[in-house]
Amino acid sequence: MTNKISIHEIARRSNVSIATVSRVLNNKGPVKQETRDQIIRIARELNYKPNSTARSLSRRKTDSIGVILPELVDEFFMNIIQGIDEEAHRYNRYLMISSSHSQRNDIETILEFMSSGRVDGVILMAPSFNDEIYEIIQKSHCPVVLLNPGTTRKDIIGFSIDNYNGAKTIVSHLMGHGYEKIGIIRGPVHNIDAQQRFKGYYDALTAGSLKYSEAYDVSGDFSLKSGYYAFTRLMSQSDRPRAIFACNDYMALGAYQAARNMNIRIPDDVALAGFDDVFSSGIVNPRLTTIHIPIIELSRRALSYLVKMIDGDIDSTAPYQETVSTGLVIGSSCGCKQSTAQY
Amino acid sequence: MTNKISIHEIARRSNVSIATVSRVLNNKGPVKQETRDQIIRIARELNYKPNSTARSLSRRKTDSIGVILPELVDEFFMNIIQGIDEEAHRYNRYLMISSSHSQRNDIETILEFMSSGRVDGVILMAPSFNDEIYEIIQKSHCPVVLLNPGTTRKDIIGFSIDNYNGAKTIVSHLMGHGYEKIGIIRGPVHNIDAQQRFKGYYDALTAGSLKYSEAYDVSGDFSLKSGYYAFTRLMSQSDRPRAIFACNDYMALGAYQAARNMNIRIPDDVALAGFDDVFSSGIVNPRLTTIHIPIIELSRRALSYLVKMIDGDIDSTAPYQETVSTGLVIGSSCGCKQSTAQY
DNA sequence: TTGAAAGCGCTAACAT
DNA sequence: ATGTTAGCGCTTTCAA
Repeated sequence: MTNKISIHEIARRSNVSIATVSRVLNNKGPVKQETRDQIIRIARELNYKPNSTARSLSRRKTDSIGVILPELVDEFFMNIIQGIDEEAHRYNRYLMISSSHSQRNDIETILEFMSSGRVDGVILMAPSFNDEIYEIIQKSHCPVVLLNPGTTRKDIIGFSIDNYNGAKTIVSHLMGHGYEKIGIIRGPVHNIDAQQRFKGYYDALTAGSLKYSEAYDVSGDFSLKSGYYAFTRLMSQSDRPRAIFACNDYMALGAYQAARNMNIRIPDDVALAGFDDVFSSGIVNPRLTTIHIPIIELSRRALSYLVKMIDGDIDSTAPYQETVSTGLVIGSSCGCKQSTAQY
Repeated sequence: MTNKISIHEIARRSNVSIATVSRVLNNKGPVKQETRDQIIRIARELNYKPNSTARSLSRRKTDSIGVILPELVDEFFMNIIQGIDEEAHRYNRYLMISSSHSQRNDIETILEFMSSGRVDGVILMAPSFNDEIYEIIQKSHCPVVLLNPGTTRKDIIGFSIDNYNGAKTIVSHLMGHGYEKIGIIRGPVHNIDAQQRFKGYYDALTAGSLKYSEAYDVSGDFSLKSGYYAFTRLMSQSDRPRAIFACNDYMALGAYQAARNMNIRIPDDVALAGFDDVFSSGIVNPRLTTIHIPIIELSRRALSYLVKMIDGDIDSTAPYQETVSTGLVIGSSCGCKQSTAQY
């Protein structure tokens, strides 16, 4: 990996000291134009590239940012990486990406990233943010930004999705169709996103003076399969719901399959809505009505904020929370004739 | 980012030299058990983490690997990252990921990664691998492994997909249904994957003594939309094909939408097959018959090979090519009753 | 405008 | 078994 030619070589050939070469290379401090030109020319001739490791050691800055994502691999992470990558590029930062292969390792990875000086800061997406992780972050004195932290703590720096209003919006939309029996397929019990979405559902119902019914409330775990079974359960009752809000798209897609199996038509027999706006939701027929999450935007903002923390433009110790709002994507699974989404 | 406490501090508190501390920390060279224990204890007490930058500089090894992916963001990259990440974790390497935001920057990124000493090696996925990139790699003296290089050069180190046989297999499968008029929706003209898939299609036809017909050969660009239009074009002829092989799943999915529009039933009116086995292909109805690419496996192997090059276990200068074979995923879009894929 | 020199924190000969 | 020392390649005071 080592570069054969170093700053010394450039200095030797230019008949100057390494200090001068360094000045030229970093555009820092005064250097006679003539000397500068010569150094630049020679460096170019020799195809000189500064060794970034040495540079990092000396400057105490790596220009890299650690990104820790949960184990689960899905469409989201792609978008997250995309958003972060775009912004990192803008700021000339490099990205060290690691998906935490297990909860245990999760914490180790954070520790390693933060305390080994391998990165200048960390973007952490920990679905199960807890006190232990909080402590680690506090102690590390390393800038950390949380992506959609599953916590209600206010003493953190985090960027989140407005699950509550998203859910409220989409359930209200279903209510707008006149449906009164609206069921829900929940997400994992301890998942904050899922909890917030449920709350949005609940509040939308009551705000519209509909009654919440336990019979229409079934659990899921965000997986396709769980959506399949949940739908089956919901629709096996004699008093079926007229519409269903699945707390994420994958479960809604599972519901499509169950519906096909049971010969239930969407939206004629039962309307369906999801959350996340994954690619497949635009593929299925009828198109799924769902909530779009501006995840790329969220990631961009998170990275941008982190960079400012690193550069000292923002106080790293001050808590900060930002929430991005979601958008309603109208398909025809809810009963709408006109879809706002186009293929 | 700097760690407050260094090896010197540990040495001071343990009343030994930094050399001894280093020995203990790296488990290298003889150290009295007693001394060792004490040093470890103190290091732990102080929560000491070695500075990896300094370590890299001294060892001339960063333990990080650069991963350069094309601009395009899709399901593939997720899987690639997943495969690479898993394997990197096994080898205790870190991943610097960068998607090349443009062709120009692509090359710059490669250069930067390879010659700045930021990484020990690079996994490069360059859809448009060309001589310029080849030259850069050669000159860099940095281990580079190509992921699915779009080239037929034999003087490279690359891991590829067996597009040819995959296409041949799936087209043969269509032929097994008795279809004789089999159309194709091609991929981008200059894309090697697409070219190889076309060749597989062509050879399957002729091997089965079917005639290739230009009327059944339409172009696409791997996008959903292009599949939509290509399908429409194919099926607007009076002498329609009885089956269509789309060179990737996205185009096949576009075909589904066009079919719905034209009131054409799949597979009753026309059978359909794709390539890639993306998530959505398992969602649509009928399930798409397609070719599964073991991309995670491919990525794992690529990374593993790269690590061995870096560690000197494999000659980095020797060309090496590996091809992973694909698998047929039977849905019902081809006319099969029984699907091999389960939801 | 330039150079000498002291680090940055660690590894690895070489000595003892 | 342990310590001394010379780097790794670069940045950055401080002098000149």
